[in-house]
Amino acid sequence: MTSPNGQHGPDIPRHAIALVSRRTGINQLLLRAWERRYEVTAPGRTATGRRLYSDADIEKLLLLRQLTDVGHRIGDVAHLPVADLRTLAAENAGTPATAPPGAADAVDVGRLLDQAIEAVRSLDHLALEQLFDRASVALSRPLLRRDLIVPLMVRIGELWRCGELRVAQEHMASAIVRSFLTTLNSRHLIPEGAPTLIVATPVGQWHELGALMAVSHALEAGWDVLYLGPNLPAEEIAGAAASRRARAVLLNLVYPAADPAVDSELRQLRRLLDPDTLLLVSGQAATSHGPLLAELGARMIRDPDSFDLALNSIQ
Amino acid sequence: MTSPNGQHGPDIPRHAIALVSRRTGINQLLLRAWERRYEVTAPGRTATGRRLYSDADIEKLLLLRQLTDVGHRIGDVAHLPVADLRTLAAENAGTPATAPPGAADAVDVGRLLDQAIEAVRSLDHLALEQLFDRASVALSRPLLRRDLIVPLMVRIGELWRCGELRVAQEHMASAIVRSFLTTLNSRHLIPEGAPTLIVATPVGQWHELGALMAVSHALEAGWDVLYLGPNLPAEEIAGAAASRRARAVLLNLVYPAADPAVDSELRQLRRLLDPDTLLLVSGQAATSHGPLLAELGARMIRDPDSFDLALNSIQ
DNA sequence: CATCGTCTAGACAAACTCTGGACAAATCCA
DNA sequence: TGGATTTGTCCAGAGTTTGTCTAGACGATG
Repeated sequence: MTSPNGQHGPDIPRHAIALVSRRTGINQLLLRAWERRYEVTAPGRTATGRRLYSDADIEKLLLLRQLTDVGHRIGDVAHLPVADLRTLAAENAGTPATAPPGAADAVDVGRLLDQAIEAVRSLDHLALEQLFDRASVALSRPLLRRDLIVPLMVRIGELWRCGELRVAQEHMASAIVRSFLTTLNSRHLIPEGAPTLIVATPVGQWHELGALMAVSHALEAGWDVLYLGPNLPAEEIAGAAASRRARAVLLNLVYPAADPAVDSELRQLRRLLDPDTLLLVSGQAATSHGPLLAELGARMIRDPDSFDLALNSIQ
Repeated sequence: MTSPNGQHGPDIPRHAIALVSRRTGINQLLLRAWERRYEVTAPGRTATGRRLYSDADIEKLLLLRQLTDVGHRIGDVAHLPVADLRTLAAENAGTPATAPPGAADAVDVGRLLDQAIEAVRSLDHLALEQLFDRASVALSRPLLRRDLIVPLMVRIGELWRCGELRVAQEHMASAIVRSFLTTLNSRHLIPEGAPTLIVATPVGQWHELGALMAVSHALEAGWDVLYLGPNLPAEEIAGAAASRRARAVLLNLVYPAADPAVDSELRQLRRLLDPDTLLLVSGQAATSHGPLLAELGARMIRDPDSFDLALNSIQ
């Protein structure tokens, strides 16, 4: 894959700062600040002085971001060699540190996706797990969800519907994705005094991947998230919200249902919740309840951005 | 893994106090107080005087926390060398099986359990997570399951039945236990050429904690485990077993059901499976299917030991 | 040409951490 | 029971760290 003359290799400076910022989730200002203060990167420059980052730079930045997310201070880890960053990050993730596969290859998300599908097809759970491990060092958390996990599950759903995948394969993929998300979520530093969000899935809805991704997102946004799992009656959710004085409740709806039961659960939930507690509804099926949500004053979450917006509006 | 120049290794001071506090569940104030009063740690310092703890420090603190949780007074154990702390913690862990040697020790794990119940009661997910983190330092994996997780879930079940706990609390506990087990399972290295075990739960059975504990156990016994999650039809399980050439299939049954559907699923599974593939059935409800299991030549798994026996018999 | 993205250097405020003393509840001991 | 001890928590004031912001300039883009 990598040509011998070094046309692509991980050390060739070629990425503009905007791209690096997007991919790592690190503010441009902060990228420059880290460079100025700790010399975490030494990007090349264009003839006119603009930064050009290499793939290796991106990997290092992602590692640093992961480490600061779990509580390491940037000043403590900034000067460590990349190998140390990897082991440190691996300790946290709980996965044994794997040999770096070369960031250059991992960046091709489309190809990752194909490989993932292939692993699912052959029920190769090890391959799928390793693939996620690799991806998590090449993509920021939000991108991991948006560009790998969501498309993967959508694709698996399609293949299943057209008979190309069996239920067992879909189940395996779900189990592994769930495990991966859970592991990512498990070591999150929750800031003092963070507001509480409750996440659940209503009665009859068992799919929890969407809810788990919402948990990730909210954790990254600095919330204290109480995850109650799938299939929970409205009164239980409301009770938990009251007891924990939650600022918001997020309900993830998966099934394309115009299931009337969901309507009544939503109504009941809104009625039982403290009026000051915001009700958020996400998931593929959220749109089909649009009018009801408007009536109840519940907020529909269509995508990560609208989620951020909603979270910020009450924080 | 560890470079000879000591770039990592357990004694390098590198963790900030916030991180240590979070990992050990010990308040920052208390960390400093213990250091001041008993010199339990002697963290390195940054150039500006901030504490930097080593991995060894963290382990010691976790042990101390574990011991104080169980009733030891900090002043009594603070000055002990780490080796002694370890044996002390291990003693505590082992006692419930054997006759209580001293009345003092009889409390131990029971007290952890009480704290866990309390955390569940108040929907305090952070406390519960930290409790598991701490427990996992002092207890071996098998003991963790036998003495903490299983009793905890049993107890929660009882409290729920008699109306002292709500569904939301049970859900939270399940979610956290699941997350914890998942994280433990993800750190496993699978030996070359390990035989494959498939673990699942039959149609209609959604509880997966038992299955996940079986996964842990089998991983520790050196198996390559393909976990398919809950609620899977017999033909799917059989298909997966064939495609992966599994040596054995484990089905976990939770519901006390004399559900006839389970019987037929079991029959069908046995019929579809390769005759050389061993069928194992575990879970509380396994016993109620005793005769059928005998008829099918399926092996009933009542406890960890019989599981080991079964695994060894085919490995 | 206007707009946008990026550059440098300095400035700030919020959050974090430090020390050392103090306090109240729980526990122990006579 | 009452006093002493232990132990977790708290405070105030000072210094540090870190993410964000500003201002003015220049190149890229259409």
